Formats: sequence, C-alpha cells, structure tokens
Amino acid sequence: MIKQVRADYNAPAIEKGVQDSWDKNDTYEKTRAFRSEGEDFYFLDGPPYTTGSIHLGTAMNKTIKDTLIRFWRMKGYNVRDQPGFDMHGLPIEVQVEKKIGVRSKREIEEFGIDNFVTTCKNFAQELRASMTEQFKRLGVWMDWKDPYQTLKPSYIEAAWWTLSKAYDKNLLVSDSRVLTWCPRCETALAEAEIEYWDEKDPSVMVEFPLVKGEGSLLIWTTTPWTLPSNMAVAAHPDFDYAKIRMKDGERSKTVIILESQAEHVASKGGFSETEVLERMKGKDLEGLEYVPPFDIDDRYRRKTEWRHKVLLADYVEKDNTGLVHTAPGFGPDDYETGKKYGLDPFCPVNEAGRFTEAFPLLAGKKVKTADPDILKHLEEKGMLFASEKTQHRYGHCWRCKSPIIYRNTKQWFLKVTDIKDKMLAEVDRVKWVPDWAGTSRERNWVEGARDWCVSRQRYWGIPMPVWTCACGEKRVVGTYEELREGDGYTEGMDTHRPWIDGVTFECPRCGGEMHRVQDVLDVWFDSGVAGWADLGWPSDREQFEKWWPARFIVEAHDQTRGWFYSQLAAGVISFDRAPYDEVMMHGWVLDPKGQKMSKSKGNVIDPIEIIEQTGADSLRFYVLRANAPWDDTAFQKDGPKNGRKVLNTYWNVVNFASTYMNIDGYDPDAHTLDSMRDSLRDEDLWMISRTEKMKRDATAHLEGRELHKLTRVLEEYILEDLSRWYVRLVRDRTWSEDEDSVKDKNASYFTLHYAIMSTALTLAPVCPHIAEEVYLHMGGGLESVHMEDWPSWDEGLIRDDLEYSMKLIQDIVEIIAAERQKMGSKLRWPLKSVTIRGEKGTVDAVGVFGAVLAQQGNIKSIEYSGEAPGKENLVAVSFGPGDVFVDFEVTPEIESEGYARELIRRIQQMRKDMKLDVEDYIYCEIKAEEDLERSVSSWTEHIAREVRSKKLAFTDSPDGESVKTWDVSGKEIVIGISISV
RNA sequence: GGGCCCGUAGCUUAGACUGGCUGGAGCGCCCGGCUGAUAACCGGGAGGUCAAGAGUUCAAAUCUCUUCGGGCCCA
Repeated sequence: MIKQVRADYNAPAIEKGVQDSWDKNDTYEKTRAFRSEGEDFYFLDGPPYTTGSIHLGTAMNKTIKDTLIRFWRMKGYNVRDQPGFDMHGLPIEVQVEKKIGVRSKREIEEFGIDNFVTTCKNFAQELRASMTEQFKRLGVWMDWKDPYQTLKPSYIEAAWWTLSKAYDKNLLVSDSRVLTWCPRCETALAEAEIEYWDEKDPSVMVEFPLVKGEGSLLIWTTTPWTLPSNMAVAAHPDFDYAKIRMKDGERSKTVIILESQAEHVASKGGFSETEVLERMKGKDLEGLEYVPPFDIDDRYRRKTEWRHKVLLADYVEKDNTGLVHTAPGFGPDDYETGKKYGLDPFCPVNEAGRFTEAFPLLAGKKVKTADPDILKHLEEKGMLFASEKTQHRYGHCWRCKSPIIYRNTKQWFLKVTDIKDKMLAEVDRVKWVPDWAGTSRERNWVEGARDWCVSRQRYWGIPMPVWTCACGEKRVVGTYEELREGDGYTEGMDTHRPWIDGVTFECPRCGGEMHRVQDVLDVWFDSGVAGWADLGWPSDREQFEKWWPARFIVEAHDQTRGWFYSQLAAGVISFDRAPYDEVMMHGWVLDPKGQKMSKSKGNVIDPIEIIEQTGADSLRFYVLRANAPWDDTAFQKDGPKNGRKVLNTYWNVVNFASTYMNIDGYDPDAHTLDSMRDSLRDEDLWMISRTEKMKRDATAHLEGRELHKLTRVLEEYILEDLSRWYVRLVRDRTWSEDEDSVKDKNASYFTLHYAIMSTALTLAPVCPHIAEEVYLHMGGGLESVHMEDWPSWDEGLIRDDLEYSMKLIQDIVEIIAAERQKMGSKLRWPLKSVTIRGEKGTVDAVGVFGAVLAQQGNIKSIEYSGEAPGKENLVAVSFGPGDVFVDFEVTPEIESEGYARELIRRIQQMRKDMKLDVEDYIYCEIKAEEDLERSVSSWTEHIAREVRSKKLAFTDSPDGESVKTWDVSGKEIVIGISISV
C-alpha cells in the first residue's frame, strides 16, 4: 500500500524519525543478520583518533565507508563493519595533563602513573562515546556496540604478538641513534608526529681556528646551541675550496670556505675584498685539525683520532660556506658520519632539553633559549664571523607544538630497511584507487623508508613487551599465556603501565630478575596491527581464519605515511604480506578558500551543525558529489543546500505520486512490468529506459569507486528525467477521473512507482534516510530498503530509439519556448500549428512523440513534411537534424482557449492560496468584460471541470470566501470562490 | 632540490585516460515566462586568452615539453 509522505522535505525531522525507527526495530542488526549467509567481506575501518568530536574530514571518510558498505550489503555480501578507535598516545596524555594541571613527567609520576593512566583511559572512553553519537547522527551503520579499541587487553596482546614476531625475525633491535625528540613531552617522536612551520632562527657563520697555520675553517649553522657538542667539520670531497683573505679597510680575516661562495660569505662578514691564497679539493682538507668553539672536560667525551678534524661527507651542499659543523649527538647525518670516523656521539643535553653538567657554562638551561648566550660567548672569543636571523621550516611536536630537537638516545627500532623489498612487492600487488596512490605515492614513501623507532618514553600506550636482565638477557612476550609465567601476574590484570611494570621474570641465564623496559609503543604501531588485533588474534584463531585479510580500506592521503604504511610494515613482519587487498585514498575537506581547517585559524565548519540545519543526507550527498574522492574539496557553504535541492526535488516527486496513488488506491503489488506492458505509452517506456541506464551507470561508478559520478548520475536523473520531464508529461494522466482511462493512469502510476523505487534503492547507500522513508511509504516489501538487493537493470528495456526521439522533442519544445518569448506569446495560449521538416528518419522520430510535443508546446496541430510549408509569416528555426516552422496566428478559437486557460490558472492559484484539498469542490463567480465573457463561453464546462467547480457563473459582483481581482493581459477580472459543501 | 595532485565564467565545477560539431552545468546577477508535486522550475542575456608559452596533429581544454601559481609529502 502507498502511504502519503509529508508534504515538505523537513530533513532533520525525517532523519530523526528514521533513526528512531531503526533503533526501535533493530533494523541495523536485522539487516546484518539478513546477509549473514552471504559471501564474507572484510572491510577494515581505519580508527580515528579519539578527539571527542568529528570534523568534516571524518564525516566524509565515514560517508564513503558507509556508502560502500551499504552497497556491498545490497549486493549480498556478509560485510564485517566493525568500527575502530585509536585511543592511546600523546594527544590524550597532553589533554589529561592540562585537565589535572601537571606540566612534566616528574609531576605525572608524583601524581601517580596509575592515577594518570586511569584518567587517560576514562577520558578516552568518554571521547569515544561522544564521537559514536555523532557518527550515528550522520547515519553511519557500523557495529557501534562492539567497536575495536586499541586500549583493550586483547588488542594489546595482538600488538605484543606482532612485536615478538619481529623479535623472532631479528627485526626488533635496540640501538642508539640520533632522532627527533620533544623536550616537553620528553620522548622520541616519529616523523609522522612532527608538524613543520616557519620559524625565525639565528643564521650564523662561526670560525674554527686551525691548529697549524694561519686562518680558520668557517662553518654555518642555524642551531648555535649544538656547537658545544661539535666534534668535527664536514667537507665534500669533490668540491673546490680555498683559503681566502677577506679585507675591509684595516680589518682582515683568513678563512677556508667553498671558493664559489667567496663573494657571498665576504658580504655576510662585512668584507669588501677577497683574495685567494690557496686552492684545494675537499678531500685535501681531510684530517685538518682545528680548535673547537668550547672546551669540554674529557670526562664527558672520548678523545678519538678524528676529533675536531675535517671529515668528508657527500651530503655537504654548495651553499653557505660549504663546511658543515658536525655534532654526532645532534644530527642524524652527523651521527652516521661520526660513526664512520669513530667519533663519540657526545650529547650534553638531557631528556627535558636542558644542558647537563657536561657543559657547565649553561648547565640547566633549555637549549632552544641558549642561542643568545652561545653567540655572546663566541663573540667574546672573536669566533663569530657573521650573525643574522633567518626564516625556515622547523619541526614541532604534533601535540604540544614545542620545537623539536635532535638527540642521541637509545631506542627500539623495527628494521623496516630489512623488509623493504617485500613491502615494495606488496605495494605493487595491492589494488590502489586511484592507481597513482600506490604506484607513485606509497611506493615513493616506502622506497625512502628508514628504520621505524617504535619506543616512546611515556605512560599512556601499549607497554613494550620487552623484559631485560642486568646480565643482558632479553625476553619479548608475545601472548598473555607467556605472561602468566611472570612473577606478580594476576589473572585479568590491566596490562597497561604501571601494573605491567610489576611483572618480572626469572632470568634463564643468570637467575636474576628481569624487568620490563619502561617504554610504551608508538601509537602508529597500535593502529598498524588493527587488521588482526580487531579479530582477537592471537587468542581467537577462528575469526582470523574466517575474515583475514581485509578486502578493502579507505583513508585520506596523509595515511600514505601513516596507516597504509604502518599496516604494511606490521603485516609483512607478521604474515609476510600486506594485510589488505584494496586501498582507496581520499582527499581532505578544506575551508571554502581551500585552506586547511584548523582551530587556530578559526575556519572550522562543524558537520553536526550542518546536519541539524540541512540534514545528514544532504551533507553526505554533497561531500560525495563535490569532487572526485581523491581530490581535496574546498567545502562550500552552499554545498549541502545544493545537495538538499536534489533530495527535495525527489521528495516532491514522491509527494506528488503518493498523493494521487493514495487517492486512487493504487496498489503497486498488483502490477508487474509484464502485466502492464500493453498499457505503457512510449513516454513510459522512455522513462523506464532512462531508469535502466541510471541503474547501470550508478553500479559501474560504485564498482569503480567514482562516487562523484554516482551522485551526479543520480542528480541528473532525478532533476532532468524524472522531475522536470516525466512528471510534467504525466500530470494530465494522473488527474484524469475518466473511467476509460484507468488503464492509462495505472500505466503512468506503474512507471512513476518503478522510477521512484529504483531511485530509492540506488540512492540508499548515499542517502540512507530519505531512501528508507520513501521506500516504506511507497509500499516497499521488506522491513528496510537496506535489506533490498542492489537493483539490476534490463538491457532489453533500454530504448535508444525512444531516447533519441524524446531528445528531439525536448529540443523542439525548448526552441518553441524561446520563439514564443521573442513573439510575446505565452505558453498558455495555444499555437495554431507547427510544421516539422526533415528527412524521413527525423520526421518519424519526432512523430513518435507527436502527442507529447503538442501537449508540452501547447500546439493545436502538428504537420510533418519533407519540405517547407507554403504559408507565409511563419517563424522557421533549426532544431539540428531538421527545421521547425511555427504559425503564431491568433484565431478567435485560440483566443477563447487562451482566456479559458488564463481563468483556470487564476482559479487554481486561489484554490491553492485557500489551502483547499485537491479533492474539494468549489463554487465560482466571475466578473469579466463582455467580449471576454463571450469569448470563453464555449469553455465554461471545461473550466468548471478543471477547477472542480460545481457552479461557474458570470456576475457583476462576484461573491465568495475569497474574492480577488486579476489583471489578465490588460483586462480586469474579478473571481470569487467558496467551498462547496 | 625531489615525488605526487591541482589550475576551465565572480565562486564551485563537468569534459582530459580514448584529441573531433557551438567548452556543459550549479550558485550569484539582469530580463521574461510557467506552476494543483515543487519556498520549486523554464527560457533568454551578460560573464571563458580552458594559468602562460612552445610542440605533435587536418584538428588540442584534452597528448608532449617548458614556465608560472596553489596544495600535500619528503629532503
């Protein structure tokens, strides 16, 4: 049965109603159960970080996922749709620190690690709950009752298992290296955790006097605070260097630099003349000894052969002085070079970024604030050659925004470099959408990958499952089964810090007590194991066997170095393969000007606000429509409104159809395409043909992940074919109350219903609410549109001949409308005649829809001809393959009919203004000029029937509940209307 | 400096892979019309060096190269 929909498309109200009904009836659970016997499809959700509120990017991300999941379900797959949340890590720690008012690791430990971690855990859960509500409001159907969460014990176990796997394969090593460090959070950071922006720093040239001979080596740096740890100077072996005397009046200096930079350097130092004293290759400089800028007690650093000498390195570039200050404790390249020459990676800076007593001059001082002191010291010693400021990109901690430093520390690494070849082979195997996401972007990133530092010196994270003994023995625990062997283990314990720190093992080698390494894991490692951690691996093997590996993942392009990569590395370590088969990459949602949205810029648009104003379906439609999924979208304020326009039009079509079908008691179940076939008009077959093509194209675009094309196909179909054309054509048929035309009316109902239902099914993945509401009102046979099978199409119903004919008609109607406008002829006034001229094929094609042309063009007579008509005063226009000749002559008959239509139109408007029901009858009184009254007299019966008037009388003083005076082409008309009882 | 993406009307964009009729639409603006599903819609108008240049070709928004500009990532 057809139920009439509400008249207005009030999306927020409709969506709320639909969601309530889903909740009440467990529609989601039933839909999943409905497909439980289908082919398994493992979709893996990339876990958003639990921030508490979703932004437009997250909304778009989940819209893409929800759309595809619903599509796959309709295709019959048993889709695994567990959502995930990334709940560990620094961002939450930093927020909790602010909340409880502590500012350093020392204060956290005073507060108690147990209190701190418990607070983090509760906080993360609150944030997760709040985000879940927002995703639901967006209409996302995922398994919200059972999301995977990185903080769950079983999840932690999977991470441990993977790490132990790495250890077994000699891919987990502890090593001391120079890497990025946040002095505030007092932990190592990975590349992915660093944000770059421009910062002003010193740009200085410093002289290191030669031990033997005249002159100095001149180096350039933007980090003067690293000079106390200087251990060498690097030169490029193949570059041309020179000893140069620089002069300016009485002042003079002799320095060794890159010869080509002489002018540049001289000007920086305020010198006007240069004189080359001696030329040499970089490699000739090797071993040249100089006096370091600071004296450091040898208690703190080893004296080795190459200390404070010139070394060779090929990363030296041809800018500045061409000589590079080398501090193996503070630069990754420096460290490598230092290692080659056996230098000590001296690092007089502690975890908090302050100088240690190894550098007594500034012990306790924060390094980033020490630059002025250092420069002052150099100035006093006459070593400062030039000093200015420069703007350059500098890295910052992604969470607390502190400038990062490089430090030499001991960390744990995954030896990604050892498995790079396999990872690249997997990048090539996996299907990427678009193609270049893999073949270019991911490949490029993996090719340049370095070993992955997975240890963090923090609290809220997966504890590293590594226990060590004073004797050097190591043990990596891979399962809770193994953990049970430990001292201090209690069943069901929380395996977070600090509780896990209390578990110890007896050393199998020396019998001593093994303690856990204090570090926690990089959160990127957390999400990297999601593909099996969410399945309960390693405890639950059954789920793993059933689902793994994931068939499809989709995330934004920043995940090239994030989740796409971390999963790839973790997958190759664990299972020698990427844990996914298809990766789709999507773009970012930017602000209307194309800038990144950020709180600090104040340009953030809240998706929930849009959902409350315009509706979730409109937002979803817009974000998919705006752009190709992989391009960034500059979010337009009017975007969701434009999306709403499409849905609103669809709604209006449904409102129109449901109104009349309801009045006539049309039963969609009583009719099939076969039973209706003989009654269908050509325009019905045309509509069905367009519908088949729409379904065919929509399917292709979903399979190809071209969601922008999917929405555009739907938009074009709804607006152009269904609303603007077909509904216009069938209006008269649906109003007919003639007994003889029941079959014809039913044919139009059948076609309308077919189109509306096909649209509901095709639209269901993108706009799940409106599709559901329409489906249930229009007699859908199942409990939910989302249980339906994805619509198929019948190639046999595609009629290119009819589509061609109809296109000609549409073009001709358009041309006639344009000509009418030039002639000042309103569409209400019939045209006497129109002649279509063209070749036989063209004329026949137009003839198929001659009746449609007559109706839509309001034409009394249409003639077809191979030649131009003989009559004069015709307007001739080409419509492409033929010409159309329009006769604008106004005969008395045409005038009568024109005025009759004018009257009908006014009365209908008054009915509408009076908010009468479509079926109500009225009485009608009209006052008009005598000649007009005479002209329409033959039409009064027709007028009365059209406006459902039981009596229609001409009088001098019209009366009624509503009386209105109109101006019809310069003639005054008064109309009075009252409701008939 | 390297990799990738992008540049079409005031704004948002289709078309590009596979070269081909007059580069299509939406928003906004101006004029007119239509409307018993439509707070909608239709027609007309103004608005384009398809970022610039060169090349290939009978033909280039589309293919190639160079330059400029924007974005993301890396160094």
